[in-house]
Amino acid sequence: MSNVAMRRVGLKDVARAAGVSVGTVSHVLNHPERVGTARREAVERAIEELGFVRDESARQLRAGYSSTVGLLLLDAWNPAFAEMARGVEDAAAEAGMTLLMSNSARSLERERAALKVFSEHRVAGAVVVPHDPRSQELHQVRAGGVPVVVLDRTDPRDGVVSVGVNDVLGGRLAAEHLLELGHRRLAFVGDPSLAVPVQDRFEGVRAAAAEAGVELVELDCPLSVEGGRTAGRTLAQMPVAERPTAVACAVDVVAVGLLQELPRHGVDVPGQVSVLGYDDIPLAAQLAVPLSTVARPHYAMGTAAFELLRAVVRGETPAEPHQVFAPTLVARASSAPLGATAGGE
Amino acid sequence: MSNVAMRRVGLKDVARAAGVSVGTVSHVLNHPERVGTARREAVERAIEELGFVRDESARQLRAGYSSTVGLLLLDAWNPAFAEMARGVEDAAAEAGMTLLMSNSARSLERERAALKVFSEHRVAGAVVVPHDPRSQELHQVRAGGVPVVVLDRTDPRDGVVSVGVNDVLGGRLAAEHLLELGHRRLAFVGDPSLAVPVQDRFEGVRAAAAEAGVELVELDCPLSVEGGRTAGRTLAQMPVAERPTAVACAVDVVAVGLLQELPRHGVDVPGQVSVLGYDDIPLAAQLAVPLSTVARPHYAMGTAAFELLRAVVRGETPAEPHQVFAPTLVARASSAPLGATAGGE
DNA sequence: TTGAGGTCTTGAATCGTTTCAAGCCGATGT
DNA sequence: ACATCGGCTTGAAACGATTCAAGACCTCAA
Repeated sequence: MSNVAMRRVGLKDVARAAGVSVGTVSHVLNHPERVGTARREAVERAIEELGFVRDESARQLRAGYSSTVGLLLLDAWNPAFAEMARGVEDAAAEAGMTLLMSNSARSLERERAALKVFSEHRVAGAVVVPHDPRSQELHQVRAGGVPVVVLDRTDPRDGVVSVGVNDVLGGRLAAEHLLELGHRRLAFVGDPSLAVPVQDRFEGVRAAAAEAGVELVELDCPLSVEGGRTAGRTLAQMPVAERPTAVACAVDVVAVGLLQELPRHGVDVPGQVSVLGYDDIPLAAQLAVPLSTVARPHYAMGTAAFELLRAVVRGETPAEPHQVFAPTLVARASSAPLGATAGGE
Repeated sequence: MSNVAMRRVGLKDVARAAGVSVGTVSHVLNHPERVGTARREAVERAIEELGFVRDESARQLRAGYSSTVGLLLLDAWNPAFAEMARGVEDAAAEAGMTLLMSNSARSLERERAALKVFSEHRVAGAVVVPHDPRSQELHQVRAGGVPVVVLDRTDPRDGVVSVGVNDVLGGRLAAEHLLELGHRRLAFVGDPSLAVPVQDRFEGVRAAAAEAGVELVELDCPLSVEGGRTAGRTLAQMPVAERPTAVACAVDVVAVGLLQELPRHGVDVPGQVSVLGYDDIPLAAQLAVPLSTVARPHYAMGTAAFELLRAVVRGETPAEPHQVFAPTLVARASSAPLGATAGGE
């Protein structure tokens, strides 16, 4: 009790205290129904008194399975990913499994390290938002026997199970919304080369614009508030006659930057420029000018990914290995018909 | 290679392939310098070819120590906590340790479960944002041999090591700022009974108000945007003569709710009511009316907690077991001198 | 009374590593 | 040529649980 350097209590100690064998104690822990009431209670009392805590390493080593699952995110602190993580987390908690969460912070090295940790810990499976869904590491993990569900990225080719969003459709929704409002000079702000989903959104926007025979400028910037700000300055400095009257952003955070910088340079939103985000992060509705955006069901994607993983872990091959959610348009105040306050000079 | 049900490769297989004993392979993994060059390379080649991955459970069981640390948050998706988590995470990554992250979601049951997982995994230590710093569970974990650093909560009494913020001072800063602006009817919005730090803030505000001989109303609401909204409605409906001209919020998110609801009911911010937040979440600066607030160094708190934990794990007793950061006032647009646009009916 | 058929218990083997003491081997010093 | 020494290797004993086959005990029916 008082001795600091006291050895940890193990099954053996409990067994001795309760006057039974170690096998019995183990059974109380794992198959209580197989043990007689009297002894079971004696064992439970001993566990309580000695403060015994089962050693998970030993358990796992012998039993050969674990109820820990890995979750690897790209950007844990990005609100959209945080929401997905919450979905995975809640689903895991409900299933009584523990989550080993990691964050690659968009660094390949950290991604590699995290995947290695997952396999070393022999996790039952992992939900991964990878840099590149066909990366070598990812496949090594799968070859190493760890089932993987890819989140927010799709690759129909190989046997990977995945949960994603039809971002091409999302891009199209965004563009069509702006076109319906009468806009004829559009811009896409973001950097398609940064990630496949962003590329898809761009693709959708581009296709819709092309079909409508409308001009589209691409303005590259980092996917951050800061990036949005610089893009905003660029936009503000364009001659009004050439300036797009509506922009679709790759992600909401970029739109936030735009919304900060445009008014500061005398460009009214949505009077002179309509701004559309992508993701529908919680903050979007709470901005000075509530942001029109394309919503993705992040939380549901998280729970779906976990459920899919559970199935794969159980050895089932899901009927629908590539679950694709549909995005929806949420019109708020940052987008308006062309010419509402127009020209505005 | 192709056989799905192939047994995992272990040390033994590597040893056989490389023509050495298992002891040697283990040495290559843990003390490469003790092994001759020729064999070391043979072993490394075999590891590579067979795709061997060390089993962490077995390693930990035998070696008796782990390089995993636990992190238990109250509210992972609250921006302030997310920022702390980022600090802990980066520090851990830098130290080459892995993080077992959990989220109690303000549920005692989940907190208990997470702590149990930590002890079962025999983590080297844990950083915990507890519900109640003197809770039974927390002490059981410590008694079980897991060193704990308490984050964002302080209890000078027992031997717990902790990192916190002087929130009494923070509350005082908030109140004094509002007093300096000439306000004489203050309100505190939030619920001091919900958490110790909130209680401290309230204490600070109350003390400063009392010293100035100024009236202070306490308005309780949940610590969420929604809570802030309801509080905003209550406030808006008060007769102007009685209504506080300045409110200090328990946390930024409540202020966000206020900022949404007050203007909607014709109450101008900061014209008729000044609003002060607490935390300085990233969003604070980006609101329609940039939020004046009391900033806390969340990221630094996270890294500090981890460093403290490392020391404790090494067996050192930190010279300064209770690290207390100082909050600072950040004046933005949501607070203004009394009567700037005043009366304003 | 005995045998069959349960239900509970138990002891021992086992999981894949680390680590320690002991062995081997070639080189060095005398 | 012998003793000694130091660097590499090795085999075997843990680590703390789970599990399985086998034993103990009890009850009930014949």
